[in-house]
Amino acid sequence: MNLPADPSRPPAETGDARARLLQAAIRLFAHQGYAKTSTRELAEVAQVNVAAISYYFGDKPGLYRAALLEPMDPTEDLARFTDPSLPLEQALAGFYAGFLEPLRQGEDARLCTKLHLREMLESTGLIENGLARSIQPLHDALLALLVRHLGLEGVDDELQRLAICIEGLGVQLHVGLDINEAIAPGVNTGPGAVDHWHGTLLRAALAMVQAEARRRGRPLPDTPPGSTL
Amino acid sequence: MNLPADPSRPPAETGDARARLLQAAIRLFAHQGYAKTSTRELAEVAQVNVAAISYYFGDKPGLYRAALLEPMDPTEDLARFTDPSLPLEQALAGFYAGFLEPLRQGEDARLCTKLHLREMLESTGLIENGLARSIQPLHDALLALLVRHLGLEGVDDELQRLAICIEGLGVQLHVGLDINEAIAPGVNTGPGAVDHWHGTLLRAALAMVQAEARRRGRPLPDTPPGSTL
DNA sequence: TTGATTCAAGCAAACGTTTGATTTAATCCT
DNA sequence: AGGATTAAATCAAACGTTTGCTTGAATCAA
Repeated sequence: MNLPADPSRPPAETGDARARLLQAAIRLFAHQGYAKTSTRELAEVAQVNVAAISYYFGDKPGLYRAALLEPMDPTEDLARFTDPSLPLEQALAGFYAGFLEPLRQGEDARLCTKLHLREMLESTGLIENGLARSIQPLHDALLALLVRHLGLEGVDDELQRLAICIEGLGVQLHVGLDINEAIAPGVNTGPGAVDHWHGTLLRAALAMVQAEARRRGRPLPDTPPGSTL
Repeated sequence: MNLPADPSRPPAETGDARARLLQAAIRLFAHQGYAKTSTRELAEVAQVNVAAISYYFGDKPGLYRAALLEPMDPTEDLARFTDPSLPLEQALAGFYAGFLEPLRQGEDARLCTKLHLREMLESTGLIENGLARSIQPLHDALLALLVRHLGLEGVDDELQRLAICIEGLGVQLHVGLDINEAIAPGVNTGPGAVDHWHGTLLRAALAMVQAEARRRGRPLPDTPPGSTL
């Protein structure tokens, strides 16, 4: 009877079979989805025996869970824009920085994001609604930011929609990575593409917030007329 | 030797086994994806024998292809906003109308959209890049619209990004249907929700376009200062 | 030796697909 | 009209393959 050291803890060091299995899982699950990826294919790509999956992660869903949750730190993204002393422009810039950083880093970080997006679409989640609960704080923080800078007393449906639009711009970058490249070649891959996108998203979000402020008859207190905009 | 009348043509009238199979395919493929949906489950939901799949559609990929392509009319969406005589606001309103109409209609139209979105994300397409080619004309038409109203001479990368942002707002509505409902309850389901969204998207897109016009030092010719905005 | 790890082999279950028989309904021929 | 003919449609059963997972022996390090 062989039991893994401890399947729940991401344990110290085991050869590197476990690590290679995890990376293969991220890569394959992200590229072709959960159901289309067989345990044999995972083992082959990871250069590992099939039994290693059940040995380290219990079963296939266990490996999926690990690939999805292990490289995740939700607090980091929050810290980038929740500081109340930040002006609107800086706060939104920080908000989008969280979306763009995975694009800056290697292929692996991008695949990780893709994996999370995939999970969002499949409500039949192996992972229940845990994903939604990891997004909720981000959404709430954005709402708080908007309430503060728009000088509102609370959250109404129109503010919810504005927040969803702002988030949507960031999401779209990842969701549409492949098709955007097919439809508008070079927009995502060229040099400095990420920086350009950061500027575009920031300007778009600012424009939306300012339009909403005008609509409510509450011009923004900060944002001097001629900023980076 | 029993051969279907003609598997390629969506043939005249056959009981309604074929139709029930198609609807079950849309429903199941949209909800749980291609790989997670078995032929037996499809047959059961459609109240049809398994053999009917190969009989009418050749094989499982054939049924998927049919579910994806049969209820599609790409020209209709284009006609809503390509008329050059439309002012910017009306054109954008027409553009987003194409995204929102499936939400107005029944569950089936929504599932159809979801199926297409799913296919967009999985580049490992049973359908090659046919999807991208059906989106390209929409993107090009939007680019032409923006070039016209911004008074530009051609398309540059920044305009591509603006177009992608505008499209992204519409896409986000469908991609995030479920999670948005979990994160901001009532925003998608309430009475008049679709109309509210139409207004929000339109205002957001207008704000983005106007910000871009200002950035380029080319204030918009139309759009009087105090329109619906 | 002992416990942790890797391995080839094999299990039952589910998969997509095919088969040959059966039913249904329209068409034909006297 | 009415039995014979035919093709379309449906069916239960089975095909061979692939799936996720387990087993018990082999290997390795301490």
